Amino acid sequence: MDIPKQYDPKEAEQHHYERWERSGFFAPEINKDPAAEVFSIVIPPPNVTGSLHMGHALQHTLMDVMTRHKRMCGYRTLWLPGMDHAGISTQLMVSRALKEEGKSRHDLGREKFVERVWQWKAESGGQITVQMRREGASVDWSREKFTMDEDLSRAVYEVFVRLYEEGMIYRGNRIVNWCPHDQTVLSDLEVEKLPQSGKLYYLQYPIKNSERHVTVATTRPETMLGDTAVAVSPTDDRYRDLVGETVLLPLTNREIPIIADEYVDPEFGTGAVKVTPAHDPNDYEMGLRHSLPEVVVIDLYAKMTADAGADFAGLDRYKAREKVVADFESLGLLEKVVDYEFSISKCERCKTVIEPLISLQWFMKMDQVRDLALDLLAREHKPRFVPETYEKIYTNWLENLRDWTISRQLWWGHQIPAWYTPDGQVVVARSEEEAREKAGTSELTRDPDVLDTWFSSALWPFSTLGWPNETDDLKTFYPTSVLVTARDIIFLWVSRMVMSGMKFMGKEPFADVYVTGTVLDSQGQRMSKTKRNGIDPLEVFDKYGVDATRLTLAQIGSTDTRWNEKQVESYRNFANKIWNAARFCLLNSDGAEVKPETLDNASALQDRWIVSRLNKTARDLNAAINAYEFHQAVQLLYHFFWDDFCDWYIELSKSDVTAEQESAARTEARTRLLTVLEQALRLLHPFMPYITEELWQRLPGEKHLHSAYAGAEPTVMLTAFPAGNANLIDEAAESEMQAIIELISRVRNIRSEMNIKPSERIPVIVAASDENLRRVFSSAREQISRLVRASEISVNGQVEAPRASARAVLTGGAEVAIPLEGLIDFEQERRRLQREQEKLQAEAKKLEAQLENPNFVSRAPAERVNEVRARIAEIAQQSAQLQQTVENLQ
RNA sequence: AGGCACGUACGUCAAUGGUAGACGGCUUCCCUUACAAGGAAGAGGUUGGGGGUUCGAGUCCCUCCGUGCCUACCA
Repeated sequence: MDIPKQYDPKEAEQHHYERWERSGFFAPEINKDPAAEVFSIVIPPPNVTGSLHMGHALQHTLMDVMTRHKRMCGYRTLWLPGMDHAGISTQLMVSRALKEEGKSRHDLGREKFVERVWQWKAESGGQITVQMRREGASVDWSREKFTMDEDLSRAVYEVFVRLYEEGMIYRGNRIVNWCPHDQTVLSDLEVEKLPQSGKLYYLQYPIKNSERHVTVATTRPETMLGDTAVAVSPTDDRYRDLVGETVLLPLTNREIPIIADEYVDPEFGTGAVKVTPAHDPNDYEMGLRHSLPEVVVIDLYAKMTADAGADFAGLDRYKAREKVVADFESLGLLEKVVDYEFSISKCERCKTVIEPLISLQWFMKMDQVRDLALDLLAREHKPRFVPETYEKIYTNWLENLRDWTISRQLWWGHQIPAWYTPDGQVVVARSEEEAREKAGTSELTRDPDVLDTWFSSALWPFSTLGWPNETDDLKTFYPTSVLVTARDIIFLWVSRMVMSGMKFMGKEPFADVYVTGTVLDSQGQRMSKTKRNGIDPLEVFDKYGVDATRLTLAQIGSTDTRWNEKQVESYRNFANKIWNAARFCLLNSDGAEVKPETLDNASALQDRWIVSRLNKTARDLNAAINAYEFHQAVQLLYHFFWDDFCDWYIELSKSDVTAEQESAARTEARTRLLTVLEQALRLLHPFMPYITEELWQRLPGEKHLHSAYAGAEPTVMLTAFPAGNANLIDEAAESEMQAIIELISRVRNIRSEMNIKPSERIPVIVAASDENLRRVFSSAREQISRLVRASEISVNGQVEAPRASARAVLTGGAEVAIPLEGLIDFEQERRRLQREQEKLQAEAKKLEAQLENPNFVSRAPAERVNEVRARIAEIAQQSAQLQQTVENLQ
């Protein structure tokens, strides 16, 4: 058999995925057990324009670990993939391409443009689905969905119509966030606030029939052209007499009132605020309270309107600002200008400064669905957030929820199913046909707007399963088991899925929400396209392999972590270790094959021990994965495989396994080794799908699949995940092995400290007063001898060693001595033993102090107190032995 | 401005209130026939500072310092 010394991940990553997918292993139908429990996850649909980044890789790894684990446990599993049409980004991307041809979307017209977007999607959309295959994601591609698919669109319209009929969706004029670049309205969540250093301008407004003036402060002087009032605090004595007076608004011929409103903070600025209802959300609210007129002075393109006055009409908002300031200065009404830090709202996508504008839009009332979500949490504590701290954030946001602006002035997306009759009547329907019927006329104009992308994603957990039809999938897989996502879309997406799930399914969309951490760059900065500090997962895959990258990501779990390539490298080394361990097993496998039953009746200590370790690891691993403790899971696997299996089990079995002479004992040892390896590969599989499949395929023997997958093609991904059989956990074997490991370690320690060359063989004298311990050491004599490179080993009741020996005291009253005639430096040996003595005494001192505290003895659990007592006794005994040893040196 | 996290070895991170660990790095030795991407043995910590609760605190409470993130209408 020809197996290279180094593991080549690319080789293994090449063929397995294609076979897994082709053989239908990812689809729930592979499970033939009608009574199987169900496990389902819907993927957070990546943007159709997107490509894989570290955040995806992290989420996908965790989802895949859970899915593969549950599948191997016999669950009917579905991990449903899909993509989001991503309204604005996609439209922008295609518009940009058009621009290169010298065209705009308006040149094409709506219909042609949308066709063009579909064409783009067919040709170059969905890069990420190719990249997900590379990750090894075991999603069911046969159920892949896209938010603009016909069936998902049907769900969108159904929801819209139902909500409209219930009065939860309405159309109205309200102040909204407008992006002058993208020419669309944005929800509050699509706006980002950035700190900005700017200026605060103090403008003087003359008061009618008076010599006085009132000074207002503003960061946006150009909006003064649209002022319709000046507001002061009702509690502000400075302005009390001015309330009700009239201001002569400079640069315009308008007169506006001075009003009193609670909103005004007398402490800030001058205590007087200019009110521009058409261009500021707070002023808008104030305007409503005081029935102020709304004077629109800025248009959709952020240029001044005719109402701004002839001098300003057509000017860009920033030019207008300069001119207003200059005009005030020449009128002597500019009191002062000071530097000022404030935050500015920008479009999340194009970074253009948002213009708050009054505009006719569609909105969704959130009160009712918000209460459904809050009730679900209060009554059933669902969804359960992991880590649970996110529950507070989620609740807090829900409690402060406002109406959702759902219309967007785009062409790419679900066009709002509302039609207008010639006389301005609104008809909302599932289709144009239904609209005609309702309206009683065919002269209808459809609303040109589309819905916010998140409107369709909010339905994802049930729209993807066939809703509004009552499909089998919907019945089987809803509610889903867990949602895995990054924290930045808890509001945008998670909460909205809960609300719509409760509203339309009457059940929560998922039981748990697992919020992943953020992968930061080495400086602790968030990775972002604009900063260009992102690490491309595909490059990491190429360099270290997918499996090593997955282990790194899995252990990150929900912690924010700085990206550390060294960690990946160490897991690459781990993969290589697995490879070479398997290589050893296979190179010594003649005449043997995997036989699971050989693990149930092991008799030799090392066999009982590894079986015990295997089952304990499996037990703990299952618990860790089920509790979303991925870091713990990775640690368990790493140490079981490397420490227990490679460092000890292989080494202890080596002489049996590599015996030149064929024998029943050799075959048996080889069989056990292969069988333990096969079990270990199963444990590793959810985390490292490629290397485990590659090696598993090479193992000889008839390897059984989980009974739910009987008849399927052989693959490690459909074997039974080891459950961790309590009957095979053997504490006696573990503690006996521990004694052997301790003995070997102490001898090696002596060798190292005494600078004994590795090639030099030394006699080893072991003594134990305990008969069982003597038996344990004796029967492992050959293995111990090999691992410490001993020339001879004796095991007795008492130490009978020459004075010139290095010694160590072991647990359980055992001792080891190494005669070192001529090699030993007595002074050095005494110091070495003295150091050990000091360590023991320090520990004993601490423990004794505890016992001397009467409160500890009376209040701490008895079990704990006994542990301390036992440990003190153990130390006392070892210490006495050490003392004796030191004295013998004199 | 409020809210929420976080601060542990040189680095990245673990640790149901019960003797502070892992991996990498570092030091010494070894190409011992699975693996030098390896083996063996080590060094390295007043858990950001201070106070409190407790028999016992990295963990719970208060406070200060530092760092992130989220939310917010301060013109």
